[in-house]
Amino acid sequence: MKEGPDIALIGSLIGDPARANMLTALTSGKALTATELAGTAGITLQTASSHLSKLEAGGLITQRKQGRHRYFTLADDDVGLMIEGLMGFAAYRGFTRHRTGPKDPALRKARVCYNHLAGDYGVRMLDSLIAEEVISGAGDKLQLTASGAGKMTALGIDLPALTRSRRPVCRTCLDWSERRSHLAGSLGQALLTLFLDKGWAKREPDSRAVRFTGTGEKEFANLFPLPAPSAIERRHEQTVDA
Amino acid sequence: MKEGPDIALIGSLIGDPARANMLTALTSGKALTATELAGTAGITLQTASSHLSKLEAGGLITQRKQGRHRYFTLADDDVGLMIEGLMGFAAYRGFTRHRTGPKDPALRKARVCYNHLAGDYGVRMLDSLIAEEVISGAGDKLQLTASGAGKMTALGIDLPALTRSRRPVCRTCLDWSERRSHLAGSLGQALLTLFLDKGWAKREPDSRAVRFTGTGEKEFANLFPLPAPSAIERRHEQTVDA
DNA sequence: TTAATGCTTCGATCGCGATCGAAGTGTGAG
DNA sequence: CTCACACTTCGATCGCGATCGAAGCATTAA
Repeated sequence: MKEGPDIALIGSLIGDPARANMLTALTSGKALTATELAGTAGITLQTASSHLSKLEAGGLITQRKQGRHRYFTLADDDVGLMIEGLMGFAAYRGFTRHRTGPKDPALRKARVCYNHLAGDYGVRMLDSLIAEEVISGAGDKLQLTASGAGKMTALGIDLPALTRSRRPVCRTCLDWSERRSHLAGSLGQALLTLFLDKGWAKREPDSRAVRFTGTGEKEFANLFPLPAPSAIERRHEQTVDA
Repeated sequence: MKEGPDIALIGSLIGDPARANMLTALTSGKALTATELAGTAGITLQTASSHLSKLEAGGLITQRKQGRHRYFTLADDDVGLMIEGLMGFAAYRGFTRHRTGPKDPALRKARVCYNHLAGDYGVRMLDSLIAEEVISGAGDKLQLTASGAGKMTALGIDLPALTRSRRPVCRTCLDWSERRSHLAGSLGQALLTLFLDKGWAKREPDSRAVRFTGTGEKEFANLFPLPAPSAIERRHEQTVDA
């Protein structure tokens, strides 16, 4: 009755629709102001402020003062991963609010998951990275290989900067639309930033969706080729059941 | 504001302390009656009944009538995995109710996670299975190898029966005490059952803790040897940060 | 300085849901 | 059949928290 961690606290924080909306909006990775969050949640500024202070007290978000604005973000990767995990569970159960709107296909194809790429493209990328032995790993332990480190550096990624931070470089994140893992961690973040910087992909405004340009599609397919058919078959087996 | 799955519904279900207590109790994998659950949650039978019907309507639990009792269990593996995930998040944040009681070390060493083995022993087992190439996998895709299938059958596990079901045979589950993956899925369940059947381990009453016997410790160490030192080093790197 | 914007705090309202007593239903025991 | 037990349903209470209006505080602009 009293052993173990307290789930109820976190559950109650997420349990309120207004707060859930705010958290979902923040999962886009953008820093949002209190006014913006109040808008997306459909509540007044006062109530939003109350909710935000509770979320902050619960350690789910942090605020950054900048001028007369206050920008709110998720506290760290873990919060994003947890929320994405809950969304996956909810989606699988069919708990969707406004059943699969028009933007949904775009979200399933490619979207931002806090700070890295998710959706079909995110899953395909991790599959390819593992098949090409850029990343090795079993279970949830992912690791950049020596040859992989070279490839990433060649792409223009500053690996020393990534390893200098205290955050893990490679990490798995469960994708709620694909129900498979994609790449999170500082490398996942760096890769998404790369795509955006090179102009291969652009973020849709006011959405988590990511739209790849024509050349972006080509470059992506070139950089992350699909695994061999045998691996695809195995993948299919895994996806069918579950 | 209205795209994506509804996490608030699930959050509110978990957000009530009484319900959270019930769910935590059910994570032990045991089927419990309404009266037992009311006891662990510290509420009367009437309120417990109300909570239980809500949890069932939310798809988190199912009931099975047997005589004049009604046995409640978690709906499926997914629910257990999600709750275990939340517990991991909460534990990492230091959200514990009655801070780390005496039973805690036992729980960290070996415990039941819905229907499979978790804790230090669970993580070590998966590490060993992968090192011994009984299971291959990258990311969250785990697969039994041909040689591994032989070993498991030799242990007395009825593999055809496992594959016949619609459930995945191998699956990862994030361990909240170790913050690493251990083995879930029907194979994970079968292995735990094996340990208990052979008398290598026993369940503590009214707890999730699993206590290994002397011979059980030996057999376990023999069956699941620790990976080579190099792998241990790598593991340490992964554990330190995160 | 004054005015405007962004946000927090205070105070009051109000509704939903958690809780329990009491009565009702169903099952097994004697 | 009668009684005991397990549980559900009904009904009423009651408190917490979500909500918003109004005022207060901070920062920037003019």
